[in-house]
Amino acid sequence: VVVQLTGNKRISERSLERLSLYRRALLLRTSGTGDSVYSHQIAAACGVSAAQVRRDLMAVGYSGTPTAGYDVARLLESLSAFLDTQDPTSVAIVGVGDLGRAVINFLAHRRPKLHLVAAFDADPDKTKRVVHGIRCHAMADLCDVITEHAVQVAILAVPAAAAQEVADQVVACGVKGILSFAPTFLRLPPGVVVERVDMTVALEKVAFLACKSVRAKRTHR
Amino acid sequence: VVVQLTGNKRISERSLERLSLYRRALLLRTSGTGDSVYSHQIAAACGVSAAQVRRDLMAVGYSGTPTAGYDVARLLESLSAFLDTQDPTSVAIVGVGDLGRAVINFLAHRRPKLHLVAAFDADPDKTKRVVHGIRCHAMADLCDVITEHAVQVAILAVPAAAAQEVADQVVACGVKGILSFAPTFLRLPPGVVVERVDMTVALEKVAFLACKSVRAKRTHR
DNA sequence: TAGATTGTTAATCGATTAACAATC
DNA sequence: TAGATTGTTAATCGATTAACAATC
Repeated sequence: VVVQLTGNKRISERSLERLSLYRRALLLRTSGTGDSVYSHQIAAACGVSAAQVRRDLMAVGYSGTPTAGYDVARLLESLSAFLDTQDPTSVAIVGVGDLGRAVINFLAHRRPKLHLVAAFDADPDKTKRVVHGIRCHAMADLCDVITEHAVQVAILAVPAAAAQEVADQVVACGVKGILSFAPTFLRLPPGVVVERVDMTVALEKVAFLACKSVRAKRTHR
Repeated sequence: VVVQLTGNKRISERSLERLSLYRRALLLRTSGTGDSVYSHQIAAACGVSAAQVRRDLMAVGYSGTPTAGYDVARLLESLSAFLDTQDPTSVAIVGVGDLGRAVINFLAHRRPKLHLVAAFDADPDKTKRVVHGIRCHAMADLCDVITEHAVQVAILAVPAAAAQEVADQVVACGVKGILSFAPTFLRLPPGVVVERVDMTVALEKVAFLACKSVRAKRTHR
């Protein structure tokens, strides 16, 4: 749950996600030059407490000033310096079905340091085509393309039945991180980071909270 | 972070998500009759500790037996009795783009107590059509259809720019829970449960952990 | 100066882990 | 019985909150 960084610094995975959220919220702001923002403004936008925002922001190394708050532009710089890797990270996606296309549309040409460089699909009809500017390759070319572009992170948008096999393949090609949308549990060697996005779990959670909310209350917030 | 249930019982949102995961893992098992499972088996599948599985399962009210472990069938029953609502919950989805179709395909005819009953889209070309067995309606019919089917949970698969407006609409029609894929922050009245699925944040997290893993280590697990 | 926000510390709170007696 | 797993309690640990001095 806790990630150890260099220099004996630590950060929780939760804080990490919140920092991404803060950046997203700041980017959504239509800010002019010299614009500044207060912790409670970020807090309101992201649904957390102001104290937590301040505490999280302390980790990134940019200090605000009392009364004036945080300079938006400089805070964004610091957030990016913290969150982004030094060199651009290459990302590939496997599976160009409905979900795959949605993800490609979502990510194509988005973050400067996160490059979606290639897509793969087993269906011959989909290969050799370009989806939202991303070229779709055949599975046979997986390792070549991944190696060529030095892909470090792979997104799995394949059926559950194929997920484990694809995961094994991309890891064998040198991928260090996997974002999986497949409703399965992947078994991977240590050192490979796996993050699951499980919409069924998310939906069940909403349904539970919404339907039991008549007799249930959140104690916090 | 903590949900108060009836009878002075409490459960954390984290535990709730894990219970969904456990059920998912059990359903994926190809189990015979009278099959049983140990806490450490569930733990290994879901990537948590065995002690935590036991602690979580205690909340659902079904006890295992030493040596024999948990009876899969009865555990699944208890999990469903806990997680599912008494009456089937009706779910609607707004937005039938790539993402919307992927979600529909994911959820159609899946959980017995979670019924995806309708889809909506602003594009006239998409309305009046049937996607994976789900009828797509025009936005003008939103309230009528939601009221007719007593929809309690809405899934938002619309562009960020439209998310807030759509959210306001479905809430006005009586929806109590929202699962949003839109990269925006929704402002909704208290009492409405909102869950965001943010693939950008998830991807940034994976990229961060994967790329810094050379000099970073997770302290737990 | 007064007011508001900041970084920081102390206090609280909850969640996870570890240990263990009970049970099949 | 011996072995293994269970439910439960105690101990640890981390995260969140509350409070406050410092600062513009």
